[in-house]
Amino acid sequence: MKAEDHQGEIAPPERLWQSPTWLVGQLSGDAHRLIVDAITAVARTDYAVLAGLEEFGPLSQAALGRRLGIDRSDISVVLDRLQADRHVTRSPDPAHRSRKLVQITPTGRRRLERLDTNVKKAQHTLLKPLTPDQATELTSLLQRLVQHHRGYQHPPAAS
Amino acid sequence: MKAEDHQGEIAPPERLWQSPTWLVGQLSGDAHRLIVDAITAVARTDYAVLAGLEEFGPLSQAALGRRLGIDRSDISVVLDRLQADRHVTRSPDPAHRSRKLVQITPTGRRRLERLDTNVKKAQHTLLKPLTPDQATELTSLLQRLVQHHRGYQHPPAAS
DNA sequence: AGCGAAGTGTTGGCACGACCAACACTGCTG
DNA sequence: CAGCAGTGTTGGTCGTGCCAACACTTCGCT
Repeated sequence: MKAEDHQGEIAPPERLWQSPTWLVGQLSGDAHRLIVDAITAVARTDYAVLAGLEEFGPLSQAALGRRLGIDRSDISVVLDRLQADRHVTRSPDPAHRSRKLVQITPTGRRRLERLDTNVKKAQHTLLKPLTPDQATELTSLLQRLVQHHRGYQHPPAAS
Repeated sequence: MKAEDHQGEIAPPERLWQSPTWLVGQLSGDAHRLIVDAITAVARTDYAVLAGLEEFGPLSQAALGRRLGIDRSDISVVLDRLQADRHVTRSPDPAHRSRKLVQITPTGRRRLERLDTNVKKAQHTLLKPLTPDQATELTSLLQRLVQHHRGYQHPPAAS
């Protein structure tokens, strides 16, 4: 193990190192690890759904999925679990009888807040090597790209 | 579909919108789509491996995997395909008889160069909404984070 | 009024990527 | 020599994203 280990062994090829697509993929993996490690993998999805329900009022499942970038089918099964745990209520929309209005419960809110603190910690860990200015710069750049590629309309006023 | 569609329907919850972990995950998905769409999904992995082999000389599979952030087991099957297509040669290391030296072939180089142009296009598409300065700023920030979280040593002198 | 197109929720499936575990083998080091 | 670590391989699991189909509802149009 000597011949390979001591020289500059750990470094990716330049082609990838200069590729934003690769860099963002790698970093996404690290971020995923941090989150899963701070809360569980299932809680990761739950967090997004609960966050959506808390900030938008009662909402149809499809609309919720669109705003979170999650497929209708996947939303469905997540809500099954969330509803079983009393974090969410699913009631038929009286106006549109084919839709179901999803709503967060007080229990769900408590869970969301509990997850919040751990998620915040993960964010901080991820951005640790950056200065505060660089961190906000990075998130702002990411927001611009995400907004463009996912066709978001009025970006919720960034910090 | 009217009641929900025309107002500010498309926008993620603030909690996620302010989360670098979430943003980077979303963008990683977009980047992945762009690449898979420019070359195939298998070619995406091939590209990383071929890029590594082109820039580092002949190399053991494990070392290659380490530098690319890919598991030994996954490297193994990728090389099976690459070798079958004559893009790569696997020869036993004469010094370390338990290792196999992997080497890119001229055919592999040609494939790498062909992929290169399409990958470049994908990068450009991903960063289209940014100015050149912002683009280099973003990649530099991403590099710093990736370098930190994956423990790379001497970051190959960024642009 | 009725017909077709489109939206909704659900189930089931596929593909891909990131892991992990075990195995046989080689190499190093006490 | 014995034990431990590195190597390549096989095979498996899990999470995530995506698509297809289905039954049902709603909208738009003539």
